[in-house]
Amino acid sequence: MFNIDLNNDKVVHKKALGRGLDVLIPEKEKRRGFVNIEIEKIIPNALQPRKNFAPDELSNLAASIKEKGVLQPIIVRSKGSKYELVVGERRYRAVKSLGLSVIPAIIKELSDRDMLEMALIENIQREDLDAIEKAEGFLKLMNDFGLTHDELARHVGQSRTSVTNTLRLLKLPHRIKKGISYKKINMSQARTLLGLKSEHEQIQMYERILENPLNVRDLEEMVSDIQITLDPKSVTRKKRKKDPQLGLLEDELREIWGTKIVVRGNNKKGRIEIHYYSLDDLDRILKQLKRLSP
Amino acid sequence: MFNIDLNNDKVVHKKALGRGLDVLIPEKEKRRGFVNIEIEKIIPNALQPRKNFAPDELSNLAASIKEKGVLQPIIVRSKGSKYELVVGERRYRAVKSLGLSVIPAIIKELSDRDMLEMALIENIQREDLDAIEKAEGFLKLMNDFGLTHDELARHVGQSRTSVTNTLRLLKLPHRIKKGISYKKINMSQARTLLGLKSEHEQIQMYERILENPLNVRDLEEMVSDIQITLDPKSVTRKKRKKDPQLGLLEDELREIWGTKIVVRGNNKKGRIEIHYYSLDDLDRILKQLKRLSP
DNA sequence: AAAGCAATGTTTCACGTGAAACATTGCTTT
DNA sequence: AAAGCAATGTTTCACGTGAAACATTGCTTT
Repeated sequence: MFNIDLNNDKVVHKKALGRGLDVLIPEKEKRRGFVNIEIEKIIPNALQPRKNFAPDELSNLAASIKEKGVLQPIIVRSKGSKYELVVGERRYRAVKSLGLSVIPAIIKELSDRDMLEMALIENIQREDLDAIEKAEGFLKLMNDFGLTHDELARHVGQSRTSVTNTLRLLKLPHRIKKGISYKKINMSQARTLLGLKSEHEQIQMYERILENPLNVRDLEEMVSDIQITLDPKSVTRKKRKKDPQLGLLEDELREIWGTKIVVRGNNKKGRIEIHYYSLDDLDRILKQLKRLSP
Repeated sequence: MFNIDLNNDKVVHKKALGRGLDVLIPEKEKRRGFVNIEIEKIIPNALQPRKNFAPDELSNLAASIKEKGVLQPIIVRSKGSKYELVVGERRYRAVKSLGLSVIPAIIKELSDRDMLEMALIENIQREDLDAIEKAEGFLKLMNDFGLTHDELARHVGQSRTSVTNTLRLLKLPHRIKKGISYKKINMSQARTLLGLKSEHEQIQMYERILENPLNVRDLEEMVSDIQITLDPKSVTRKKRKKDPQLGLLEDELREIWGTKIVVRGNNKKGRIEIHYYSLDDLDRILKQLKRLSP
């Protein structure tokens, strides 16, 4: 694993998607620990495919460098008496075009393997992959480099759970995976379908969604209801974090009012939700609420 | 205005961001109304900056074309006895590299002005612009080409309101606009700050957010509360769509319960929300709900 | 054999985005 | 002068995403 510590910060990550790996260098590194290297000693990266940039982008960058200098060192690895460019092709090219003779650089010792891994990650982060393609990329990365979900997550700048959840999509029946690629359903809907135990049920519900669309929240509720019906004792799944007393109180209230009641929020503020499932329901509940004198 | 009808479909739009304008051609156009043009008659686009693509992307495309043919015609405009390439540089290059002699194309009569506009729009859709840069792009587009918000919206594949709201951000004090660019606040928070009438108040609230962050929903509520305090009659803003009867009922219930009560949902399902603002509040309300025998 | 724990699996929900709902402005037509 | 309407302005909220919360599995250590 290469030891360019991938920054988890969300903002930086977002940029990373658009701009390549050069933003993945921690703030501190940018300030110190770099040396000035002669431009001629730098050779292009043999493993990574040569990238092409829009000309105006390069000239903007060159203008900025002329004015303020190179704000962020590039990354190189040593190769004999020379250095191989690892990250920062844009800056390198811009500096070269300005005819400068040196460029600030950080020297990292990276193996070919590390470089390959970086290239793959960069590829996955190309914006236009759908969730399935992304999952396949993740899988390859795990297999080729023996990464755990957690390591992978850090490398691609996402949470561990998101990575795991993305990978889970691959367990869906082919039909549904194609549905994701063709934008018939979104990945959250698809993930929710995994909650149904048989492929048959999954596909059945999938068809149903195609017929009349269901937003993610409603689908989640629907799937959860099906599971509870099939296996009533599964309700035991602990009520989220929440004060257990509150859970009991909710149950009690449900009995009294004959409808789902949830308390949402924290100690400082929040809301009590009384759910209704028909106009009559709503009427009944509202009337009852009015009857109350405080 | 160029008459390539920009497709409003969300899916297509998303792709558009990553892949350029070629996906903006309506489905129908892809099926008919095109001719086969000799490759040699096509000249590159003089106005648009020459784009560069990753080599492997091009060879993938070439492989696909070899197998299935060119699935989507490119777009050209006539220029003397030749044709100038407008949209589809990737396909054009891939076909050329395969040594084919013709390519399916749609011939559009586009003015230099139209082409310029397209280039600008394409530029704005580069993913990594922040909301302020995007707004500035929109403004330029409006000024240079005399577009209304509505026309602009259709050209860039967003809703009219979103375009208007993006442009509104430019009315914020400089301080806050920089805050957007530096990711100190997000654009929804910033937009909400516009609800405060003076720049002074806006900046004050902005500082406050920097100190202790506030999510968009809470900020909206806070700003709305401030406005109502300053100008109590402003509450008159009509209650959203909702059955006016229901509005009255909500007010009545608020009186009785001494806290905000909203009904959310439609005739078929939804929920009644009873809001609380302290633990005591919550206790009081829950006790009261329990006292109720149905 | 049970405690500990790292890895992975699964469900629920806070969040910002983008658009719908609602509102105002200021011409143009009658 | 008022009705009509296109353009623009403003607030509210449904939605999917991504991650937190919760759960299980299956080794390793004692």
